[in-house]
Amino acid sequence: MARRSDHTRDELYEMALSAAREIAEKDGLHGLTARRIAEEIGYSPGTLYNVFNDLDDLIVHLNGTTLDILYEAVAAQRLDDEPEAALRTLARAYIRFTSDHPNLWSMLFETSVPHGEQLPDWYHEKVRRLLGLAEQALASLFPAGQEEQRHHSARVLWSGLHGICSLARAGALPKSESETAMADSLITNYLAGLRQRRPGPGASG
Amino acid sequence: MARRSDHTRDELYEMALSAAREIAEKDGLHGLTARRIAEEIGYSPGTLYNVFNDLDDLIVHLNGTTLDILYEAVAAQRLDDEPEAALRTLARAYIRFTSDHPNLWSMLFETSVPHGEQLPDWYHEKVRRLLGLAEQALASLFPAGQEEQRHHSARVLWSGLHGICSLARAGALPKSESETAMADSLITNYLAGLRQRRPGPGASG
DNA sequence: ATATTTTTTGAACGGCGTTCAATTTTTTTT
DNA sequence: AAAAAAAATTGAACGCCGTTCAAAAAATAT
Repeated sequence: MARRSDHTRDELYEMALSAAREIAEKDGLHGLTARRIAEEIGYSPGTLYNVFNDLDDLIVHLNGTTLDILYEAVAAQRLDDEPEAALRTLARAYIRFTSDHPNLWSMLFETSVPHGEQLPDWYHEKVRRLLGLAEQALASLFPAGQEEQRHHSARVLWSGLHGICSLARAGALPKSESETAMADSLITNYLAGLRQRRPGPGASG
Repeated sequence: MARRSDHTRDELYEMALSAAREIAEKDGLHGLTARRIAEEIGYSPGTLYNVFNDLDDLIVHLNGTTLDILYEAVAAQRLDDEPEAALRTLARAYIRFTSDHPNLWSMLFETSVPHGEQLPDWYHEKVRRLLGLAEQALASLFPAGQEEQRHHSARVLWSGLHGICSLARAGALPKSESETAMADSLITNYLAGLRQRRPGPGASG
């Protein structure tokens, strides 16, 4: 048994992640096993270990592609110049993604980061890129020189949105409460607080 | 082999959860196995299935006790009458808990709720009780008759706090950003927005 | 052609959740 | 006291799992 050269290493990588994505979309992290991925792509389980360190490594890479398509979905929105409207649009796109791909989105956070270990740099970069969208939307609220405060506010808003979706998906919130309404409330009131503290140039100027 | 009557069913329940908690605190969800719990309490794995439906059921009960001690930790705080100060105190106690018991806290959200299934009523009640603390802290900001808006705001703030801690623990945020600072920002600005929309009676009146 | 390198395999290891017939103890009935 | 019924506990067994690795085979280099 051996080198079939049916596929290059890169092709194997793509095939494995693609199969893993299909399985995960359908059956969640629970159904995602090395044996099943291998069977799906017509290779033996051992072959996966030539391409990935282990299953956790594969999942991190899969999560990376999830961050990519999440970014595409959110970045595709036409944004108003006014921060509050722009952030609401971003939040809606984000919420729609969590609803369209619940299992992929959950997997982003279900992986328990081993104590002391780190996610790879390219992963953090993908997260930063997402945060960048919120930072852009906030731009007109912060004068030049306050980039750090702007990034901080973007992180707070993004974390809050994440928490809303996380608790909603975990069933820890009453169904009556829609994620969209909660996100709108978060954005409206947080931004009102920001404007009050720092009247700034405003969106209309 | 059989009825040893060394322990009642209730004692077995307590022993199993206690052992499970120790294992989970040390090694997280990953290290929590039925066989290990059984060994720890000196019974065979099968015995656990007389007390719990399955391991997921055991984990839900363990999470229930985690919600209890989380509630105790947060409810023990002496709260200022002023909502912002009170909420900051609550948030600090919550953050301290996530830091003191990272594995127990993570387990509250790592369990993927099976599609269509529900968490038991007593579980939701424990969540409601926690939310009630935030609702109390918000009391002076909402006149009588606006209970629904108050509950809504409490849920938004609590979700936001959860998101901050969740992303921080997942390593998805730069370490420079402290959870406490983000929570303070969330609370300050969100409350400023609330006060602005609804000047209300205020805390000093 | 021969030797070397690389890729792939599949069996094997130890562990997992869960089930269940068999067994033993307790309880109830006679 | 004896027999019957009920309850609880076991441990082996099933079918999974992630992962490893010597062996084998194909590709490449000599």
